[in-house]
Amino acid sequence: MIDIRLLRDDPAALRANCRRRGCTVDVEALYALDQDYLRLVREVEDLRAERNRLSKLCRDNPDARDRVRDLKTILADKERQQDEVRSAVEQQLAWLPNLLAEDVPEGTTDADNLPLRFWGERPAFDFEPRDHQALGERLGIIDTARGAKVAQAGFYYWTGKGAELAQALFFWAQKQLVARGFTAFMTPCLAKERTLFGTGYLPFFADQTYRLEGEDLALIGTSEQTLVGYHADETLAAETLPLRFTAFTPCFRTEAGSYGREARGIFRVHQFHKVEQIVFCLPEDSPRCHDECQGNEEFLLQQLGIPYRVVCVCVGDMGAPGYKKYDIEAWFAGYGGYREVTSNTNLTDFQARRLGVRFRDVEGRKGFVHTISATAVTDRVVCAILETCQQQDGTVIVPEVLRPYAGFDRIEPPTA
RNA sequence: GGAGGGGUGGCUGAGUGGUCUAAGGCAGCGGUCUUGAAAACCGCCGCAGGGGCAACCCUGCCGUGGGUUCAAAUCCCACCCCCUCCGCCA
Repeated sequence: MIDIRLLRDDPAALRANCRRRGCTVDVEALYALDQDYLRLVREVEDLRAERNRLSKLCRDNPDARDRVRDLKTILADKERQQDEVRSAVEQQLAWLPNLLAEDVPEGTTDADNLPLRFWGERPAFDFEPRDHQALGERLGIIDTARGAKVAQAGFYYWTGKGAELAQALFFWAQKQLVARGFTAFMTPCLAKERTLFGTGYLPFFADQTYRLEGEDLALIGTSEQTLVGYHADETLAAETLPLRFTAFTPCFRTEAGSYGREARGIFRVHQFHKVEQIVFCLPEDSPRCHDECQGNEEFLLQQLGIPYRVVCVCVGDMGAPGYKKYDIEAWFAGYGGYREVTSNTNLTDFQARRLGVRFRDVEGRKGFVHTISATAVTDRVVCAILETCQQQDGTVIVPEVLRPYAGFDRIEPPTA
């Protein structure tokens, strides 16, 4: 949520931001509506003040009682108007995107994202590398057919050493984050609408959400929702910031409208698994914390030996809540290109304002915290490991750092 | 799922229709005293919104939402949450 004072003080700047981000809210009309609202607030409050004043005389003054009774009718009407206008303003306000960092590149799709740096040597194979789907089938560790049988197309199983490798990766990654000051969480995997709204997933990504019929609950699309929501309606002591949280959860997305896109393999699915990084910090610290999370993401991939590039996500490819976003695209040898494996967003106070996450320091300074939401690793990283670490004979060598967690150093095709 | 009890400021806890402008206590902040600290004493001590250059003024908030009333923390209804016991259960 944008600070409504921005609308009141500088609607032109707000309109420019909306135009740049492709937001269709009519800022001029919203400004006028908000002015109506402010006028109604003053009228209602004046009427209430009058009512309260008269009310004190009522005990021994029957005339005052009659006058207050009349006032009530007028007041009720004004209050109704005020409610209507307020909810109309709020509804449109909820659709306004966050401001943008100055260095966010222009552009409309992921093709316009700005590459910032490359890391690692792409593996040089003297054979035709397989993609993760081919490897997964050959090694018997990814089962999409049974995922579709049991659940639906877009669900899958990790089996055998695939499941063990995935679990090793997630456990290892979380250990690395804990060593870097993060607190580990296991969170609910369902959340109520307010939490999804507060984290900016509603209304913007409503069609991505699995809702439970008859309940105010939906499957989480990411633990960002439950981790940021954790401190909703709380005031955090500035000296405890930044708070660094990590969780490992499944993530559920309907992927409505993306059928057929990236359909091969398990790159785009209805359920995946993610170790997340969340930071709550003071406003002035969010660029630094954003970079810190970026450093963590890159550290993990470097330890795994996966080549990647970092891109600064362009205006058109960034969600409305984001202020600035980096993606990491890992090299997928079998696919033959860079593909997104993590993303890291500075949301500034967009979520904190919606959820009421405030800070207060010892001097009495108050405000909304900033939040950073960053991936650590997901199943996609397991896929990148498969494609990067494959051998000519179809086996996959487990990255060294995962071996103590996996308990084996290679995955081989079944012999039988 | 059944029965009962309860939700009041950072915490504790009084308050059953009208100076509630929410008592008292604890914690916190400032001060007096002290070499320093403690104790004692004095004062301050919620959040949000609106108006004003400002001092300040107004409005709302006692789990949430409705209702009754000139007037609700207090009465009525619904819902949410917590606790205790019983049942079921990974």
